[in-house]
Amino acid sequence: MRLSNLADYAVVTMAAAAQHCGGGRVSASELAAETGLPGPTVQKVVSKLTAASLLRSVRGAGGGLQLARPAAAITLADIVEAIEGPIALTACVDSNAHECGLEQNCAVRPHWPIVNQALRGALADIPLTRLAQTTPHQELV
Amino acid sequence: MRLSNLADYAVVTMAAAAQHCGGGRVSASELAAETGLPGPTVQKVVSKLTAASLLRSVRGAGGGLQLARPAAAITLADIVEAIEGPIALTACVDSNAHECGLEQNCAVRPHWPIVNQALRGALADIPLTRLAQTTPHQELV
DNA sequence: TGAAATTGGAACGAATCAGTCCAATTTAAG
DNA sequence: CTTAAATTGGACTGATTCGTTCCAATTTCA
Repeated sequence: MRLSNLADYAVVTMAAAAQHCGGGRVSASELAAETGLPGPTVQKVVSKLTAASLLRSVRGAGGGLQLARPAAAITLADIVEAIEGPIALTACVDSNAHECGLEQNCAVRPHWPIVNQALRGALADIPLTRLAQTTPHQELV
Repeated sequence: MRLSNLADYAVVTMAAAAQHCGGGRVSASELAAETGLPGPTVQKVVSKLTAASLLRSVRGAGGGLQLARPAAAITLADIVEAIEGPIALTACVDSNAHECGLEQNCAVRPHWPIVNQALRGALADIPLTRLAQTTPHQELV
């Protein structure tokens, strides 16, 4: 019921990368310095984000990372699924993972897709643009 | 992002216990036989459910378990929180768990309570009565 | 052509979770 | 009143997954 730390870090990293959208490429170590996360951890996060086609990487000297899509077209659900795979609260919801053994007798099973969709909808409603902008709450502190 | 197996088993166990609401007490081994779950696992689940005041236990010969409240007053959120503790997707949402270290710089943090409430609301909308009734989907199969 | 900078993947350690077992308590019967 | 059986409650062990770190392959600029 808790998000993995990697997924949490991925959201923070993507929010930091979105602020460099117009400025071209950003290195992973620079993102680590801005977010305050450990360097190697950011490396692992950007690897998965690149594999999920959320970031575009350019190797070599002067290379770096940049968003593969506009920030408005990336949602929280995309980032979470990039790290943790498909959103599925239980095993029986996860498409073809029949490892429960008592699915036909399970009275609860028909209700899980409803809860699952409610969760995914809540995540898909928040685009990256809302996370990238610095909230007014911080300037007051 | 996935529910723990114990929480999943707890929901199934509570649904089975709700069907014995009028019939008095039910033993844990009997619930295991009805649900098809391993006996020791059900024992561990009912222990936590009893500690959370969702089940009432009567020890001794002829004893057993029964719902502490009416089935309509128990929701999915109650059962999940009984096993996994408070529902919190990230550490910074969990009341007083300041282990992140970059909370004041985190632009994402103000948005997590919104997602968290959406998830909890989806779980709290499903009472145990809807899970206990045998769904028509099963008779058709 | 050489060297520096960066990403990508692989390996190690730790923590939480799932599962199992045994002991303490209590009621019913003899 | 004593004995015995049945049940819950808590503690232990093993395993899977997650988090972290390090090293090698690739590419561009000077």
